[in-house]
Amino acid sequence: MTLAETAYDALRHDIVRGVLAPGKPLRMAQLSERYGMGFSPLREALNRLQAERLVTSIALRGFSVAPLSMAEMWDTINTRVLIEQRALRLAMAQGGDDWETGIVSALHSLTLQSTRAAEGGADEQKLLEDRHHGFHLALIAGCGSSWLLEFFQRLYAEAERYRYPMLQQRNVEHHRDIQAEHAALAKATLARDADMACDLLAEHYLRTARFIEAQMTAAPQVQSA
Amino acid sequence: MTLAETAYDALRHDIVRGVLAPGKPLRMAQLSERYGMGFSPLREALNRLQAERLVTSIALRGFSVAPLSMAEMWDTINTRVLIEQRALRLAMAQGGDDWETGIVSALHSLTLQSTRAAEGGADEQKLLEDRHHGFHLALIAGCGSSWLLEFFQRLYAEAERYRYPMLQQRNVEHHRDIQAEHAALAKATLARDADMACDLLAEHYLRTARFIEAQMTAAPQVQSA
DNA sequence: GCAAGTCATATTTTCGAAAATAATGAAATT
DNA sequence: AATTTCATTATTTTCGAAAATATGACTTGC
Repeated sequence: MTLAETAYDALRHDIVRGVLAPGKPLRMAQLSERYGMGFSPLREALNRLQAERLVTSIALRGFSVAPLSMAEMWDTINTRVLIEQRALRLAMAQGGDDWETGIVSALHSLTLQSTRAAEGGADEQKLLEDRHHGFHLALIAGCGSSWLLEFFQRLYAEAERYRYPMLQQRNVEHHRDIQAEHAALAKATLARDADMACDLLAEHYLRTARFIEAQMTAAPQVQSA
Repeated sequence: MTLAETAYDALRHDIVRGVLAPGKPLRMAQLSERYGMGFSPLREALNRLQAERLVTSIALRGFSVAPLSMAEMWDTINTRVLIEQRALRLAMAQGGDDWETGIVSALHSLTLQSTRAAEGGADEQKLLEDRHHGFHLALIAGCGSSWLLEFFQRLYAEAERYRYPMLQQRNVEHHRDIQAEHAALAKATLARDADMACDLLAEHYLRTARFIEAQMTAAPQVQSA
């Protein structure tokens, strides 16, 4: 892997997980020390991230982490539902054995990791996040549209930026059985009940969004600068 | 404007308009001479374009123009219809005076340029393309979703790659009154007839796609390199 | 006291060369 | 004859310094 790719992965991770706060200016000298490389690979990574809207830039004034806002969160969620509902319908219409198997196996490893992460540390939590991503990807992997899959990845990353502060608050009462939601979603999808699956998917995301909004309104960690 | 931005605009234009053929390898030394700058700004531009899928790259083997294929064209068109129908409905639900005025004025300048371009040269043709882009953007500008607008821009650029060979063939009989389609679309939109406008929009794009497919099947200019 | 200009410093942007890797082709081996 | 090995060349990738620009403190004039 080239240094530019390493920088891209590291920066993307640190932005999505909130290690680098929204709005924070990204100075070349700092980044160079932090990631142990020269300016060139860093600038390439930053340009890619800018195209993905995880980073903003102003000519001759450098880069900064893209800001967050409640309005943007709702736009992200709404667009996500649009994209994934379509992808889910396509996958249900076209998906074959490999697609079905992928869903079953992704749900299974998500469920396993879900119990493990309840007790475990940050590593187990991070693995749970990967499994969660894998499950939602598996649902639509059979859709056959590279555009829908790309947009899914973009919107998933953006949504994770909002969701991450929530994931760290263990003690908060969720009043949700998220694993049950995943299981029901997988069941409806495998039964090819398109309307049901789409409803469950939308509700799954909207619940999360409403919860985040409530938490943010109470103790705003998301700021536009 | 920085050199990197200049390189981005120039490369993007040359790829979208087919000046740089699909699949063509983009060698740094060539690009450096062609655009009159060093490697650094070029690499930044190429990384941005790679994130937009107009360029592909393999580590240590450089960049090349992203290939085209009929399957990708249909995916682009279908996704475009999904995105723009949603955006159009949102715009019709929320759009205010500025949005309406924007449509009227965009349609007007498109109509003017349409007659002018029929006789004029490449410059007039290029201006017509800009007006066409401006009209379709104006229709959905009031949607209030930055994600939908970004995806619109991405898909518009990709679709133009397929449409451009068609635009250069003057003598081909289209059997279409494209200006009438635009006028009807604007009329339905301004009347806030959402179902009608969405149908007209989809039909507008599908006609073009079918036409391109017919031409390509007859004399394939689109190849996966 | 305050605005406008000026200089020193900090930062981004770009270049040109060096380092690292891939591609090519000739010689050696099976 | 086909395959492998090795050196040569071509190309990408990265670095470190130079150029260009922004930032902030300081002075000057009002």
